[in-house]
Amino acid sequence: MPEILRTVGSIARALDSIANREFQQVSLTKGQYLYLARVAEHPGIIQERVAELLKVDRTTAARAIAKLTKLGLLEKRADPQNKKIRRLYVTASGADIYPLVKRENDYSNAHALRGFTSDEASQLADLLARVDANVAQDWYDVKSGKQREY
Amino acid sequence: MPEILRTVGSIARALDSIANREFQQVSLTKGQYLYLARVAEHPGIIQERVAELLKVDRTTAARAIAKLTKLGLLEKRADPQNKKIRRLYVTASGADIYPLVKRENDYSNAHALRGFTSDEASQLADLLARVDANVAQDWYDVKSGKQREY
DNA sequence: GTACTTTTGTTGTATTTACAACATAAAATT
DNA sequence: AATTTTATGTTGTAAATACAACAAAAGTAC
Repeated sequence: MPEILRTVGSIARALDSIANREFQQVSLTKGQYLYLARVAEHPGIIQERVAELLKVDRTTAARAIAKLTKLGLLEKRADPQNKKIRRLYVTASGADIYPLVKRENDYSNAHALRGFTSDEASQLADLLARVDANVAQDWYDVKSGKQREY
Repeated sequence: MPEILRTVGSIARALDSIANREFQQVSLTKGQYLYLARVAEHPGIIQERVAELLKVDRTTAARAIAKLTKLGLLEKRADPQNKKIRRLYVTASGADIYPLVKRENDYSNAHALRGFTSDEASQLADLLARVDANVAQDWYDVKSGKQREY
C-alpha cells in the first residue's frame, strides 16, 4: 500500500503557507482566504456547511466568518423561513478581493501541476476526488463522536 | 486545468483532524504526532530539516520539538563536529508511542484508498510525488522571501 | 585572517484553531 | 401536543502557528 497521507499533508501545508503569505498584501490573516472563497462561490451558504466543505471545526469556521463579517468582507442575512440560520454573502468589498484569491489559487494550481499532461492532471483530480469522498466519511464519523476500531 | 488544490486541502485537514482526535488518547496535542513520527523515522535529524519535511515554519517546528523534548518523548544531542546543531532522537517513551502513530497512519492511509486497485493507488502516489516536488520548490522560494510574479 | 553571508536556533507577540459546554430553534417521535 | 433529538450557533479556554527580530556558529570570499 503506497503512502499518500504524508505527501498530501506536505502539499497542503506548502500551498497554504504560500497563499497566506500572498494574502497579507490584502490584509487577510491566516486561513481567511478559504472562507471568503467558499462564500463567494456559494452565495447563501450557512457557516455549518462552510465548515464541512473545508473540514474545519464548526467553531473555527464561526470565528473566521465572524471576523470577515466584522471586516466588512462578508455579511450574514436572516432567512425568512428559518430563524436559526444566517445566510452568508460577500459584500462589495469582499467581491473586490475575491478575484485576487481566485487568481492566486489558479496560479498555484497550475504551478502544482507543472509538467503534467492534461490526461495526467484529470486522472489525478479523479483519484483525489475518490480519496476525498472516503476521507470525508471518516471525518464525519469521528466528528460526530464515533470511536474507531482497529 | 482541473482543480486539485482544494481537494488536497480538504483531504489533508480531514486526516489531520482525525489523527489529532485519536492521539489525545496518548496525550499528544495538535500536530505533535507529525514531529514524533518524523524524528522516529529519521534518527539524528535536526529541527530545521523536520520543518522542511513537514513544510511548517521553523519556529513552529522548534516549539513543537521543544515541547516533545520536555515531555520526554524526544531528546536533543549535541553533535561532536558542529556546535550549532542539535540532533534529534526518540527516547524510550517516544519509541513506545511511535507504533501507535504508525498504526493510525497506516489505517488512515488504507481507508483513504478504499476501493482503489493497487495500480490506481500507486499511480496516485506517483502523481502526488510530482506535485509535491513542484510545490516544494515554490514553498522554498516564498519562504526565502522571493516575490511571486503573475 | 578578516569581513560577509548563510545556517541554525531562540524569544516576543498576534492570531488561529479546536474542544467543551452551553443555548435555542427546528425536526422527529411518541 | 408534549417530549426527545438533532441542527445551528455562541463563548470560555488552552494550545499551536507564523512572523519579526535577534543571536551565534559555520561557511565563503577576499
